[in-house]
Amino acid sequence: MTLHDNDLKRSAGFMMGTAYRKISALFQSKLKEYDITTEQWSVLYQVDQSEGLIQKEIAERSGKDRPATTRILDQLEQKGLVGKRVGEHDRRSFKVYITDKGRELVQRTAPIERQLNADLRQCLSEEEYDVLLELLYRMYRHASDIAERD
Amino acid sequence: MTLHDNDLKRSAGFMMGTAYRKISALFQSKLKEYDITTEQWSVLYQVDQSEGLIQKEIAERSGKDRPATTRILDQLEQKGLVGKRVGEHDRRSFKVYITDKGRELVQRTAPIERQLNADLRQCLSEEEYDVLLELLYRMYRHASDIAERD
DNA sequence: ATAATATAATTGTTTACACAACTAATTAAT
DNA sequence: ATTAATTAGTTGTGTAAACAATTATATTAT
Repeated sequence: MTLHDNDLKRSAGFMMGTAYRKISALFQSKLKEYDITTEQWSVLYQVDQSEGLIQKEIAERSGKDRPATTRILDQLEQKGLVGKRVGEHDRRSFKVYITDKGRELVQRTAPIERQLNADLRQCLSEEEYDVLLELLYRMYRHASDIAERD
Repeated sequence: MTLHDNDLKRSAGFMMGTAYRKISALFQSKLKEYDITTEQWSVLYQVDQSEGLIQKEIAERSGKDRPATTRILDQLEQKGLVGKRVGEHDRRSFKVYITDKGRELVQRTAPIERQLNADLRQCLSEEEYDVLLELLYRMYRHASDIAERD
C-alpha cells in the first residue's frame, strides 16, 4: 500500500478493509496478554454496556451476523467471561450477562482501547474524526439499503 | 447497528470493519455467478493492472500479508486465472501473470465493480467521497506508523 | 570463501466471516 | 385446534485473516 497505487485505492470499500485490518491488528497486539481477540472484545464490551441483551440484539449492535455471534459468545462463555440465561418470555432466546471475571477484564482493557483510539485520532482533527464517522455510517446504511433492495 | 447505539459506533476502527463487511458481502453477492470471491477479485484485478509483479508487491498493493497472498494466488492459479514464472534474477520470487481466462473474467466483472462503486457513492457528494478516501488513507498510514513504532 | 544475516515464499494453527441448512419455539392463518 | 409461516439460535462448509515457524535463495560481513 504505497502511493504509486492504482484504482483499488480509489475504492472506499477496499480502503475500509485495508485500514480496518491494520487497526484491528494493532489493537490485537495491545491485547496480547489478555487472552482475548479484538472481535471477542467488542462483543464482551457490548454485553457489559447493556446487560441482558439477547443474541440477536448483540449481533446487530456489534455488526456481526448471528452465526458469528453465536460462536464468539461460545468462546467468551468457555473463558468464563459471559453466561446465558434462557429468556423468560421466549424460550428460543438467551439473555446474555457478563460475569465478574468478564467485568474485570473489561475494566482492565477498556483503557487500552480508549488510549489506542486517542492515539489513532491524532492524525485527524476533532472535526475530521466526526466527519469520518458520519461518512462511514452513511456508507454502511446505504450499502445495507442496497443489499435489502436487490 | 441501529441508532440507539453506544460507544462502539464512535470508534472509527469498529465502523470501518462494520461498513467494510457489509460492502464486501454486497460485492460478493454480485459476483455469485462468476465463481470468485471479493478478495480473490481484488488480487486478480491487481495482477491484471500491473503484470509481472512478484508476490511481495502484490501483497503490498492489495493490502494483504504474504501468507494470505500466497493462498489467494494458489486459488486463482487452480482456477486457471493466473500463473507464476520463477523470477529470472531472483529465484526466490515468482512473477505473476494473468491468463486469457483471467483477463476475460476481469473484463466481465470490472463493470460490476464499477457499477457497485457508483451506486455506493450515491449517498455522498463527490467532495465527501474524496474526503472519505483521504481520511481513510491517513488513518491507515498513521496506524501503520504506530504499529512500526511499538 | 565461509559464515551470518536477510529476504521471498510457504505451511501450520487459530479465529472470524458469509452463506445455507437446520432445530426448536413462537405467532399467524384457516 | 391444527397447519403454516416466522423467528432465535446453531451447525456445516469454504474462505480469509494474523501470527509464528520453516525452506530456499541472496546478500553481507569477516
